[in-house]
Amino acid sequence: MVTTTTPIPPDQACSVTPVVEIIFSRWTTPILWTLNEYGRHRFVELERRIGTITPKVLTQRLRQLERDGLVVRTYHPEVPPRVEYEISDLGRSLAPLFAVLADWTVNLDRVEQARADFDARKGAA
Amino acid sequence: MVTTTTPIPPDQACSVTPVVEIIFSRWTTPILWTLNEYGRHRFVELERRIGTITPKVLTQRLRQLERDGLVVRTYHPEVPPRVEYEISDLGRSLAPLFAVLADWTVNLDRVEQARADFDARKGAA
DNA sequence: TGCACCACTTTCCTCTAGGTACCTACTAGC
DNA sequence: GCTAGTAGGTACCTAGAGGAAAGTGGTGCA
Repeated sequence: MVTTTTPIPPDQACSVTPVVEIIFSRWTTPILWTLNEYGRHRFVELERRIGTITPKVLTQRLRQLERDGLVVRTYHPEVPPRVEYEISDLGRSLAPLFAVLADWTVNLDRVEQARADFDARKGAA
Repeated sequence: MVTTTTPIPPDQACSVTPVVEIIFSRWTTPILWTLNEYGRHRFVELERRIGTITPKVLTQRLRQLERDGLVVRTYHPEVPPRVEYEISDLGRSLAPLFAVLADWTVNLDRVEQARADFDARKGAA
């Protein structure tokens, strides 16, 4: 319970939000996870592995992650051109986070169950 | 490096994506974090604490989290009506995850630095 | 001659999440 | 009679993210 007298900082209600925006914005999770789990990838390799991502969005997200220092881009001026993406040291520091997330997947069944129960209650009512 | 012969499951490229979608979709993080950190809240208390969220979206997200079994809603048929939201046992199991996220906030400086470096390189080029 | 390859870029278009604003029922208080 | 407070619901609208498809440039290969 919150007392109304508590001064609440307006835009800093949740201290972890900035981290979440960097790491868990759309498409960044599978990219980071893939690079962390399977190492260096070329552009088309990432594209094929993630499957449904379009090259435009993949480029956008890789630039963003490179700018944030989570991914390292290496350009080889060959013909045809070759570019390799790998996770940075900073990106590697996310490993414990991914580990905790992976652990939590055991609870997905409980989420499924909760959804079924909720829908059944609403359907009955 | 990935060999092209490796069979890649098309939509299951990243095993943690389902978890991320449940927990880190837009607005759900501050809601879960607040309820986990500060306990039970009424609707307006959440609204005021999070600050910029609109009642419509807050309702949507609370319903979704209730359906997923992460939040428990208690309705008191008084006048005026009173509704309380608190985190469920399942939601409480996210605590280690939030702890790791909070730890990682120390790296936000490095992200800032990386962005500054990146922008400086691009500006020079 | 023309297609394929790679790593994008550009243009156009769609779709939907989220914002704005207003509405509900009920009562207490002025 | 009018307002405020509570917990939302509903209709409408817009901005922006993201998808689809085609282009680019230099070379190797048929």
